[in-house]
Amino acid sequence: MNIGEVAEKSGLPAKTIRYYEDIGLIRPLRHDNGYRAFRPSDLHKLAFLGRARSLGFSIEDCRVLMALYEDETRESAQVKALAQEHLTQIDAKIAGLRAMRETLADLVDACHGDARPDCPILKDLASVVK
Amino acid sequence: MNIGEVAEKSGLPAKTIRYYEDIGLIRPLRHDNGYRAFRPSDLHKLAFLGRARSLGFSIEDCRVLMALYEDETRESAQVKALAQEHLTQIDAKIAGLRAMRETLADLVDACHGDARPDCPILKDLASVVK
DNA sequence: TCTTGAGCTTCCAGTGACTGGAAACCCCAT
DNA sequence: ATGGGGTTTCCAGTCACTGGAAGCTCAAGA
Repeated sequence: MNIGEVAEKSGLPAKTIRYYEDIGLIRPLRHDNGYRAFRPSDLHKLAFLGRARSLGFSIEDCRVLMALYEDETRESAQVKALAQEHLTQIDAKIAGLRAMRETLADLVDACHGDARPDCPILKDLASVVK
Repeated sequence: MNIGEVAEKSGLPAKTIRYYEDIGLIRPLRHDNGYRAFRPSDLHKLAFLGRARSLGFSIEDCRVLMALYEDETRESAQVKALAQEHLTQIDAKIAGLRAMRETLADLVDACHGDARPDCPILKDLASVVK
């Protein structure tokens, strides 16, 4: 398979696939003309990567997950620990965003949003120091 | 004021303050020795920026917000529109993270996390194609 | 006075995970 | 032979910093 076909099947942009090769996540073969020659296993890996990325795992996490996936002697506890850690970070991110959202929503509500210059949003931003 | 004092008072790292000067968000004066000479108004701007950044506004948004703040003829509707737009994006981000979180939490729950290699998390990641 | 150490300066490079674009090569159909 | 689409590499840019190196300045202590 050429990169275009793999891109379509995996749902990843060709650019991203080349990048994944650059950083060593996949190692497709090459045709005589220099084109990348993807095996079904490469496509499989890319799909795995795409799914893991869509769950928010970092590239380095993905590297570890792929290694675990390919390691028959893995312990599911290793995978679970990684996922649990990631889940914790997602929760932290959500909490941060929710706090932002609260404050911002209050400010937006408080702003009358008309032609006058008076604005509680700017007032808040300016109020932190003096 | 030198940069160290301003950093402490604004809560921003000195590196960040220099960066903000680089990109034209502030324009502190200079002492004869080359040190930056911050006026109270510079500190005020930095605090404004820090607060806006902490609410998740992009640097470009901050630029606009500062301009609006300094523009006596602004209309609060302009500020509100910007904040509203930002709020919408935060909501989208939260929704995305929550979806991730849901899926991931289910997978973590399903994984027994012991010494055996069998793992629903890896199974999910690998299941997208094929 | 000399030295030390902290604080300041600039500049360059790296982060994460791509993404855009340029120039050139390859293949297939007309 | 030509045209168009697919592919290649390489370089640069994104966003908002952050780290580090090399060198200058300043205030305090011996």
